[in-house]
Amino acid sequence: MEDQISRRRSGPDTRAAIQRVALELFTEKGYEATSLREIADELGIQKPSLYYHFKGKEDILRALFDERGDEAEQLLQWIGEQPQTPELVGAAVLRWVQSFSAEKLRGIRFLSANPLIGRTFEGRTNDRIGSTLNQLVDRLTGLLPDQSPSKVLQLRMALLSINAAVDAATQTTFTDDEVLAAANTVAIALIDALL
Amino acid sequence: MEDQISRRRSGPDTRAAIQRVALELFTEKGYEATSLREIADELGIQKPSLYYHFKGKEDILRALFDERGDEAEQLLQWIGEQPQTPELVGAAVLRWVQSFSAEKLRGIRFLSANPLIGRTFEGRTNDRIGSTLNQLVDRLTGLLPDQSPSKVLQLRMALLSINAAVDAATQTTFTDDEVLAAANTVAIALIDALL
DNA sequence: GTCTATACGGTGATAGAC
DNA sequence: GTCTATCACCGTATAGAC
Repeated sequence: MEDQISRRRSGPDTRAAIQRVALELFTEKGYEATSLREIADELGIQKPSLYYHFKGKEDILRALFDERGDEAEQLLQWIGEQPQTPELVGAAVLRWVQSFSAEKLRGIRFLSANPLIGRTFEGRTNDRIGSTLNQLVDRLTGLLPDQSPSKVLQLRMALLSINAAVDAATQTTFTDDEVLAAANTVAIALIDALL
Repeated sequence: MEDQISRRRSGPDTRAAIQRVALELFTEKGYEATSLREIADELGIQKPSLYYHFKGKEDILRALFDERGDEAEQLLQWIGEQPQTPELVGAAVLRWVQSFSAEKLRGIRFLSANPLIGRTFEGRTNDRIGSTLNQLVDRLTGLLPDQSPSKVLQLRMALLSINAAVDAATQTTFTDDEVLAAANTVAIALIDALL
């Protein structure tokens, strides 16, 4: 329960509110196209107030990335503990896809709207976005009976089926659950074709 | 064969050269993050010279869009001429996917790097990017035995398998042919799961 | 066609009062 | 913590000489 003391503007935790609004706008209009003034306006505060909570625009972005979970690391560890068979590929991909809840779709949508941000960011932050995906692919590739480029790329696509589903559903009225279900179905179909 | 008369700077057709460089940079760094100065520098000309060939930055973008082919319209027409059976769905999707050559992947990569550009542009130009895809989906949806949201979304994903393949292959060393082959394989797998 | 010079607005960012 | 005032800079865009 939150206390009821009078609060105007952004609320009890301004920092979290900034992140929330920033994620929204970055997803809607893109990181570059979103100005700090717009973020401040949306919160009903002045632009310089943002600088009390964050060092700058890029720092807001970094905070967004740092907030991210580390499902990929956990999955990597889990894979290591399993018997290393070709069947593990399908199991791991499904585990990955199903680790995304409706809540986590917001992160995917942000990344989908800003595909270049991750690359620019690489090295500067704990880059755990793309590089762990690559580790994941590498580990699973080793288990594939056929490791031809075509198959490896299909494996990547299977892992990215959530992203593909989100992309396919943009500007439509599909619900989050429908998106997740489609991603799951597609992942299964791709794994079947893979083995 | 091109003639050998001496040409400095941007070459015989500056307008085309500007478009070429712009497409490159927009794809690499994103439309918003690319400045006209960078485009001019790359061509070895001065920034205001661009304004002789284009009305402004957005006009360069528009020219890029207008250059695009109209495979979607052609496909729509072709669909109308065929017997309207469920099997037509798979045939149409494959036709669509296979209409993309290595050459056309550049356009896909640009759109992949700038996913929000199309939406912002909508209405202002001959928006033939996303809206014809929707028409395509609508037409094909009518042929599906099961028209549940999940199936419709899977149909969208099948049509977007080229985009998904391009996304999955970014920052890797896959060749264009491998990307196209993977898109084709994935499209087939998704159609199989669809019918 | 391409240049130099410049206008003008908006951006991220800082200083310092309250 | 949030504000007002202000900064330097860089963006797109224009005028006019060559």
